[in-house]
Amino acid sequence: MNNIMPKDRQPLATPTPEIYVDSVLFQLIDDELAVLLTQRELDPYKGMWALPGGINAKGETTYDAMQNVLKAKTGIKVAQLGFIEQLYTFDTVTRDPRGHAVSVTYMGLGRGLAPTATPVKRHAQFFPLSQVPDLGFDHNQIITYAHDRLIAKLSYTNAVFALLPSLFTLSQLQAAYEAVLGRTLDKRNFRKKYLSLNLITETSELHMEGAHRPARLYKFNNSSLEYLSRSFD
Amino acid sequence: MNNIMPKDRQPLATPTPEIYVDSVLFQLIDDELAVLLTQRELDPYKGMWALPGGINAKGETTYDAMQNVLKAKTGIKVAQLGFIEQLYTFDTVTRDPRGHAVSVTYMGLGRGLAPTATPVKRHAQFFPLSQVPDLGFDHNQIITYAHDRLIAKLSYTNAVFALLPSLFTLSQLQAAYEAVLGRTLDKRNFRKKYLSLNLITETSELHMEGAHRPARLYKFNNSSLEYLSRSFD
DNA sequence: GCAAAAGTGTTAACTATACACCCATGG
DNA sequence: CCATGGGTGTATAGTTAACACTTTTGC
Repeated sequence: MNNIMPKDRQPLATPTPEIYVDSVLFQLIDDELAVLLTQRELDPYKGMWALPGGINAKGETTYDAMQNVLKAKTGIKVAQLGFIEQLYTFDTVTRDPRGHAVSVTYMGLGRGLAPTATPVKRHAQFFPLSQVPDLGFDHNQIITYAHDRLIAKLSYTNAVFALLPSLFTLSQLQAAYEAVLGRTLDKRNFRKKYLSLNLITETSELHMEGAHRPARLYKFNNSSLEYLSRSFD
Repeated sequence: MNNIMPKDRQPLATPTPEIYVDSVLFQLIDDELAVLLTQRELDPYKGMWALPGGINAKGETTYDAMQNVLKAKTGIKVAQLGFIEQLYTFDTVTRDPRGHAVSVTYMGLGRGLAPTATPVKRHAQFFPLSQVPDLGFDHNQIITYAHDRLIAKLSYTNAVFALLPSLFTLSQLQAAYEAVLGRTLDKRNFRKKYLSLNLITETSELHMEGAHRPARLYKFNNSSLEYLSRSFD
């Protein structure tokens, strides 16, 4: 298999860097965007929190590896997520004390996700973005990158569906946008504009909760990624 | 170095896939978008055209590897380009007859690029998008992906600067947009809108050419990537 | 009846779109 | 003087942004 590769630069048995996968999973907790972290059991950065990640074995696609690693380290299955996509590939040559590796990262969205103890038995827990500690590797920067991508994605797709239950109120929808964007939006303008995009449909159901007027429940027309006719915010 | 990696999945000496880099370089040729291809000298796909690519040696970042491979296979230096960014990372496990590899791809823009014969001595040549042949691997799809990214990029950044000379006419600017988008634009609306973005400044120079009124020359305020205040087209 | 969140409309400013003719030059 | 590409304005429709009060419920 290696007979077609130029050997002049690296005559070693493993001439290319190791491949890892890391995932940035977001969900809303109390109207705040939260990210899934695991506590490292081994050096480097033993005991510190980091993004759930692991090695990409030969024969696995990066997507397969991401699924396997997430399941093993957090108990979360990709099928539980509303959305996941490849984010970026980071070089770790200068930052990773282990040596030369490349990290293919994924960004995913879900709701009601509960990481569990697993065979590999690492601690795994969602942290609100405002409470993310200093992480191993340059994972803080990767989270910032993922958050920026998410903000952009919400402006030109219906990706927000993946953060919400299948039936939701317009206030919940607006709160999801506000949590991701980190700023408040005008209620009347938000509703007018979002309804004009024809992404959601009113249902006959009401959401009764608390000592106030019940709210109309809506649903998304598509629960797969759709591009908006005009961009939002 | 490997002592911290779980060995249970792959006990081989090279447990992760090989890493390759491939580049999609665009420039304008006769007001048409063209992409740089090289002719393969080795199997697989010997003799076919493909994106310039090669192995990512351990110790090189993917960016370094991309620079080295481009220089070696086409004679083009990344410093000659106006813009380059990572595009996407493709799994090749199912499509690559060589076995399991992962390809980190880059997308770049330039002007006046002339690939040359090099020590590695592969044919390298720009093909107008309409004349790209069937390529090895799934490189046709990668070009389509890069083209889509470029269309998006032109709508929210000033990336078009990288396709133009430092002094250019509004007609050249419009032609660049039209070449990338694949459709014509209204001249008056294009000029009005582009000027309102405050990305370019009129110079005192005129472009005299042909039997017609000379054209005013403009320049970009920044020759690095800038995000637009409102999106274009 | 009161506290809490749901729901609703109008106006003004801005942006996008459609569209046709005159200008300056070289040959 | 003619062929060629450069350069310009207006009117309409659509979109965005700012802004405050009434409704329905549980307690």
